[in-house]
Amino acid sequence: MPELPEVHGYKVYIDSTSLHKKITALDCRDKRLLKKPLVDFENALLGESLTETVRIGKYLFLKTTGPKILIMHFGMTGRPNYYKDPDDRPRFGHIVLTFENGFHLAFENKRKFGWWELVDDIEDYRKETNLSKDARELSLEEFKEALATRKTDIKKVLLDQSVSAGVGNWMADEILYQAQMHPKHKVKDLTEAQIKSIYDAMKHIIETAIEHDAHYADFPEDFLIHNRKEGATCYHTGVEIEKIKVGGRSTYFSPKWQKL
DNA sequence: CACACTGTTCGCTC
DNA sequence: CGAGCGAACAGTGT
Repeated sequence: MPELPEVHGYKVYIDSTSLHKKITALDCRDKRLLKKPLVDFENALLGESLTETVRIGKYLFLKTTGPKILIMHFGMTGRPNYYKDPDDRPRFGHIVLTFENGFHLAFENKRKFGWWELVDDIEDYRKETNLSKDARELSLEEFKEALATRKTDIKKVLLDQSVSAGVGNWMADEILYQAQMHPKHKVKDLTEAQIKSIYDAMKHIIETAIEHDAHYADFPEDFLIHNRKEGATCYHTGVEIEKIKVGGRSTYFSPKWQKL
């Protein structure tokens, strides 16, 4: 379930395996994952190399030696997989790049919610799609500004990629747990201090998660993620974690710790 | 078997 | 134009 810290790891992985190698083949098993015709991807990638990657939230932009920039979005179940033997193509490796050294980069996507796109310019794309700056780089001022026009539940707003790119379902729950904020607290009712505590929690969680390579089991013991399941109890209060729906998503929180 | 899960996107209302 | 809402999307896992 790739959110910001996981996609950060994918970036590091691709940087260390797949840059500066000429692309000799592109195989796509399911064209629904492509936002443009296959031939456009062939024209943009074959004979070129990947040169540099830029991550904004859950979006990974791959610059090439050509004029086009490849975007990978991993959806809910995606990950990259670099391998040598063609027989090792992963079961859900629906798109595969082959490099001149004979290695392959598979775009694994079990549930096919991920996709590839081609664009000319990252900033243009970011503005066209209302994608916020990456949560890791967002300032408190920018975060406040993004919340200023919003009225609905804080959890819903945190999931909006135009607010703070990269926050997903587990991170939103973790942020609100650490900021001791009820997921249904209305954004219009938040005080400055509450906004700051949400912002601080977000930053702390992102950096902690990246430090631990998004390996949840290694996170500090006071993180909700260890108890983000039915029947578990809150680390701080010992009270049972509750599961509710907010904005159609499953939401776990501690009713005693996160008051409305 | 019916449903949960994950993130984005669409279509609609206001 | 933009906020808000709910459904839709795919398909494996339970």
